[in-house]
Amino acid sequence: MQLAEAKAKFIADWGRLGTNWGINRTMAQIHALLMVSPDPLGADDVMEQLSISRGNANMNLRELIDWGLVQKVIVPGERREFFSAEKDIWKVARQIVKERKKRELDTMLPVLKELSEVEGDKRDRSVKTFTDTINNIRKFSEQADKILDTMIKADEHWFLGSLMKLFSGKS
Amino acid sequence: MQLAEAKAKFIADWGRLGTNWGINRTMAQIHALLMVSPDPLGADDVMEQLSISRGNANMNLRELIDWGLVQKVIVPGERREFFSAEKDIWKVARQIVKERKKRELDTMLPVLKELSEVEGDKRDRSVKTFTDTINNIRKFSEQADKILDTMIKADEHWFLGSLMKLFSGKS
DNA sequence: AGGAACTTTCAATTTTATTTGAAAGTTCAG
DNA sequence: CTGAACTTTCAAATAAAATTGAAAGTTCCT
Repeated sequence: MQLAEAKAKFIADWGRLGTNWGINRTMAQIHALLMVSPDPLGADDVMEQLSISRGNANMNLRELIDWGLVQKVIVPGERREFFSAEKDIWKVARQIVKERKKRELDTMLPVLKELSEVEGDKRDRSVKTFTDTINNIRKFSEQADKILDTMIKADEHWFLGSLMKLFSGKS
Repeated sequence: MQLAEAKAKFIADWGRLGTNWGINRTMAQIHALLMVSPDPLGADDVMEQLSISRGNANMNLRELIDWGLVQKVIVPGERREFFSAEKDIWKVARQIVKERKKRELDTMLPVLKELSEVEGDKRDRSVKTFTDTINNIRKFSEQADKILDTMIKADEHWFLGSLMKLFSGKS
């Protein structure tokens, strides 16, 4: 396969993957494009290569910056802004985990606590089923919270290495 | 908070969460409703409680069954079908991981392999950046593949317990 | 200040995803 | 076999999300 074709396929697949994970297709595609670009690209490059409008490119680039996945790069002597993406997928994964945890898990935990304090007789089956389920989710979430915090701080070699070792040993 | 209100809030929040993860809102809401129901519900119950049409209820229930998150329950003496959801969130998480891995990671790996074999001179910066990025993603995905397989087979106590121990010790 | 180069915004439009509901299909008791 | 009870399908309608493009905003050079 030629490079151009391979790039196009990667961008399309990464975009499709994104939509399965609640990320808009264009945002994922811009991310893919920047990940495989040897040099930072300008908004015009992104617009042209993905056939999207200026407004769209601008909004999604801003969103990617907001997620910490893309950075503005200043090229001396150039008026316009350039953009480049982190290429180390471990750092990308960690950054995504960090942001999603902040946006989702951290906001969910207080809600679960509130829901677990529902009024009513615990001998009532409806109440019991509800609180049991919520508490189960809550406990699970609290454990996930700690594990993800560790992962966010961890170094790739240590983290994945430890996991692999752990899982091959079944200790 | 009263039970009815708490249930409504949980269903709404679980639905919102779902949309952030590429799962349609109604499907997540039906799942939430069944998780907090002490007894299996019929399609009519689901329709009424969530104010959705029969077709919608039917389709999303089927999808949930397809994901292995909901099961049909036969109630003796009743003509219609009832549905109940797994309430143990660890089992739910494992099932979701299993399905998403099958649908996404397992189909992505061969594509990454193909992309990593792109033609061209490796001294060409464009080619090098592309293959380096793809290989990095590929290596990461292969490790994730193994770790997720372990998780899918694992018992909650062993799995989360090991992780917690590992992360507190930093060994 | 004036204006070229570039970026941002957002109302209108387009695209995509979801939902409806009526018709067709199935099952089963009588 | 018949028809009531229930389930499934799917084309059309609706709702939600993404995209456009032109106008407004900003920056910076002269």
